[in-house]
Amino acid sequence: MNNPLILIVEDDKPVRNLISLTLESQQYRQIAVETGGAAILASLSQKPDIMILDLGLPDLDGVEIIKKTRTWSNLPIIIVSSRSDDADKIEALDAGADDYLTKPFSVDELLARIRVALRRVQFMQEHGQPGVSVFENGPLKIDFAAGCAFVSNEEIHLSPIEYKLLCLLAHNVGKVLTHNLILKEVWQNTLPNDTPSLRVYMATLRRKIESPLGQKLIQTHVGIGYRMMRINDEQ
Amino acid sequence: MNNPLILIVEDDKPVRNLISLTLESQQYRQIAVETGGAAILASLSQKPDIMILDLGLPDLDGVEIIKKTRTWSNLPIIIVSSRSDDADKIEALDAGADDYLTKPFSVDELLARIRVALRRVQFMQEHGQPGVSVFENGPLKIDFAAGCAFVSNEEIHLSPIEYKLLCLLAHNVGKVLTHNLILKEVWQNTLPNDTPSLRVYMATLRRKIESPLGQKLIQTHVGIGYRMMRINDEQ
DNA sequence: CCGCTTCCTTAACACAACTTTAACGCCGTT
DNA sequence: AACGGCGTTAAAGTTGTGTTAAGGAAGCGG
Repeated sequence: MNNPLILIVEDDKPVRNLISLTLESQQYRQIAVETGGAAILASLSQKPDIMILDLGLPDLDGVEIIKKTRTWSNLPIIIVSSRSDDADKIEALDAGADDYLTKPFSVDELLARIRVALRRVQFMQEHGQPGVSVFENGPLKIDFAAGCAFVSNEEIHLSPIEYKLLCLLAHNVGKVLTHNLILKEVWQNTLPNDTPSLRVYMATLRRKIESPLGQKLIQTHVGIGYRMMRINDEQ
Repeated sequence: MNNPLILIVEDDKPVRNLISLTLESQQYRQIAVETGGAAILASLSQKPDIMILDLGLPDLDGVEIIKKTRTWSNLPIIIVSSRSDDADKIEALDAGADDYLTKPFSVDELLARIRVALRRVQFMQEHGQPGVSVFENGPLKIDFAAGCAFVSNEEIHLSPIEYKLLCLLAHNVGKVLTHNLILKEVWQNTLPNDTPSLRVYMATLRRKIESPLGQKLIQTHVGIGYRMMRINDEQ
């Protein structure tokens, strides 16, 4: 999971800023809202990985937000509240919250508890539904997570550059990519006009992914660049 | 899940009794042990649903128990400790604990947090993903709980680093792991670009787990990293 | 306290893989 | 017919990897 997205629900500005800055220091992406209504909207539309929720909001009761959210998702919810009564904690936790911190809290502890929640999210993602990040186009298959490619379910061996090139084409199926764009993306350096290399890599790539079939996958646009065509394999 | 089993690890008798009575009142089944060693044994043999762990044990450091347990299972661990320092909390949570309560704690809060953990266990059980503690891939077998590995049912001796490396690869069968990732996971330290060591370990690992067979298990991706391939041994 | 073993690191070197460069034939266009 | 862009092949050059062996650190038992 790259750069988790965290939803902060807190109406008290100083606290919100504190949390916000804390998250920022860890490079987490974030959304901050002040009301329960906005929290529900944001959690629906932005699909955050974690919600940090203050119980004392102006419009909605915090526990209601938890319950409502739980009707459609298992989004980890960390409560941050000024109420330290057992009864409040228990109510929130039983409503579906995952953790409960009492103000004033240590930002380092908050971060640690966020990491606990993230660990769980990540575990679920990895072991939940496998293969979200696979690309398929006709007989070609790329498993980005695993970092390898298949043709007709046979694994094919690709060098680093070949693999990067293939990924770039796959990520832009149907689009023509100019020579310059490809060179910039695959060979990080921008300066040397290394078109010759590109040509030989195209040749080897084509040999590896097209030869087992008669089918042509990569189209060349003279003077412009290349393009991977989308193949509809039903029928 | 009927009647969850909870493992209590606590050497202070009054506290242990308090927890024990609390759990009893909820009809939870329980095991109580006083030492870290006993905790590990019990968690292996009895397969509890939750562990409640005191950090200040006589024989083993609590954090070590967490780390050890985490090498083979995702058993929810709730820490109960008299230490209230941020540093202690963070260390335990980052080591793999799921929650942290500071003594003196409210029994009602403990129960609520147990319910949170149980909710998660139940969810996991319902949605597949059992916490398997033995890995098999072709002729290779790893018993994470016992901490040893077998090839064709012959036990093989591995050094600590070799074992960690093997586990890391096994936990990500089919995926390419970059050099950096491996170095970060196996050699905790991040700084020295210790690729040479990694190479010699790969060599010895391969010699130990591949040589008894003609089969190649670990694939190298030049410039990227390594990958353990899944072997389908039916047929 | 010493010697042993085991483990980890480092260095060296041969070898394999990867990348680039060069050369040449093909095809379309002018 | 000549030119330029492209595909293809082969070879040279560069980088990364496998492997071995030696040196040093840490743990163990006597």
